[in-house]
Amino acid sequence: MARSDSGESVLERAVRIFEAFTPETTTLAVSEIARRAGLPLATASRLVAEMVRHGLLARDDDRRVRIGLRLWELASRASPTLSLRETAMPVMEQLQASIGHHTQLGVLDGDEVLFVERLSAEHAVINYTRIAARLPLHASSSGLVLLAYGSTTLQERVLAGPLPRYTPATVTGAEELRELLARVRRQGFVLCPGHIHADATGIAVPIRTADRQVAAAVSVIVPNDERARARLPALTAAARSIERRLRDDPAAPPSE
Amino acid sequence: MARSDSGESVLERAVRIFEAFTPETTTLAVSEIARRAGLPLATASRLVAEMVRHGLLARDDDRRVRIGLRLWELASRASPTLSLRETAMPVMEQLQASIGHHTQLGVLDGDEVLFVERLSAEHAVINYTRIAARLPLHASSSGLVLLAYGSTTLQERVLAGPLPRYTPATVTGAEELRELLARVRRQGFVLCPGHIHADATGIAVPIRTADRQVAAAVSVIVPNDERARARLPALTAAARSIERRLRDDPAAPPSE
DNA sequence: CATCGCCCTCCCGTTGAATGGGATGGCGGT
DNA sequence: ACCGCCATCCCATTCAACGGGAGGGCGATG
Repeated sequence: MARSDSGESVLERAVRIFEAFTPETTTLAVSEIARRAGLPLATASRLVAEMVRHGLLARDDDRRVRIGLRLWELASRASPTLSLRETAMPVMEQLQASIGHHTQLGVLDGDEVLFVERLSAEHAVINYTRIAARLPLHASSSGLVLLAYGSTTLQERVLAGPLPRYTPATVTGAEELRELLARVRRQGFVLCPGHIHADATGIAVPIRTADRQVAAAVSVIVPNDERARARLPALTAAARSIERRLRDDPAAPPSE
Repeated sequence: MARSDSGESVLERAVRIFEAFTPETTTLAVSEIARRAGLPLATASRLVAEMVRHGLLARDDDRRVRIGLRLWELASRASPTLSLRETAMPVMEQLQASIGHHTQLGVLDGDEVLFVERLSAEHAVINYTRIAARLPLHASSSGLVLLAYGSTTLQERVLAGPLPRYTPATVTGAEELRELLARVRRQGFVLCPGHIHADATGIAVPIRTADRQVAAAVSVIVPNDERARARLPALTAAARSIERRLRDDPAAPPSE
């Protein structure tokens, strides 16, 4: 009567349980969790109980389950990337206020950009979700910056892999992408007119740590018709300002 | 040759691995992790490898390990408390700017206050760490507010348990605490002169969701000599402003 | 007030995923 | 070439985890 299907670690299942939660459904019943994570009810119940014991999940007054703050606490306390986020925040807000469009702070995670901060304009071209969104490296301005300054193994992996098309303007050719990356390194910034959303242009610049490693990218999204390049000085100034704060702060230097 | 000491789930060990990381040591070698988490090297190595596969940990170019952004992503994407944090942030910053002292946003987690936002004054009475710090409920202003409006089972648990003393002013008597909580409910705020740091006074007010549940507490820390009560109007105004934003936002209503 | 439907937890015999001591293979310093 | 340290791999052993089903609670419906 034991494990019928095999090869599933507790950890794997725990992660699947976390993934069952979404911004729309922040609390779930155990049976819901079991359904979404594809687990037998008994297993889900036991695993949830244990996760609650460790603070990874929390229970409501009724028996519904939500994600525990412990998870966030563990992540925030000890991630250099997130202390970078804290350091950059005030500058990001200033930038957003002066530019009046979507302003984002993206870092490399896996083979994608993860946006750790995302300030939205009230009436903007595109409606973005708040934070913790991901985009592919080859089709977003931040992604291209992070890729251009990333390790060669990363570049080769991305160039070799499939390069999905989102709009007619998306760069999907390996050779074309290679040249674009070279240009990014030469210029120190990137302009992406309509690469991922047909009617929006992304502009991104790198943020470097004291040892010249690129740790993150700042980007803004403007409508295609605006003179995108005119935004560049403000963007570069913001990047410099964040870099200055990074050097002053006793924050660790994150590379990846 | 198997399990010599028993009764340790993978989850438990995974959490201990996370806890091995601190703000000071954001990256660790596997052997370090093994030492800190009290695990055999082989076990640590295998577990770390699996956690990396799931994005819970990340590896540097050298082989050192850091906490994966996936953890933060999972937590941020689906926690109502953290979207409350996002909503409250601008107001918190305004409050900090106008008051010029430590300004904090605390929520109930377990039987403690967890500060999800903490804006520090440059030259302040006490030097706080950035975020994700915890304080006991009975000895902090935010804690007292959260406790006063918390469930009776929570209150009984805290009143029954030990009430550690931090300063001569700390409330350590169960009866005394019970009366203080009643006063907090009557007044709608709390003043804590020197309860946890001898030379600082905390002031806290509750933040309520649309259904009148207390979801969080806003607090400021001022030196004892200042007229602490004079800060109250600004604090209340900030709380009201956050409540207004909560009602407007399509954010879930967190209670615990 | 029974009955039904749904949800959750506990029970318990079974078993394979996890374990950990030690061998193996790197890497850097001397 | 040798040593010290680190990390991964190997593999026989075994206990933590498994999951079907029983049992109990809760609310809605007839």
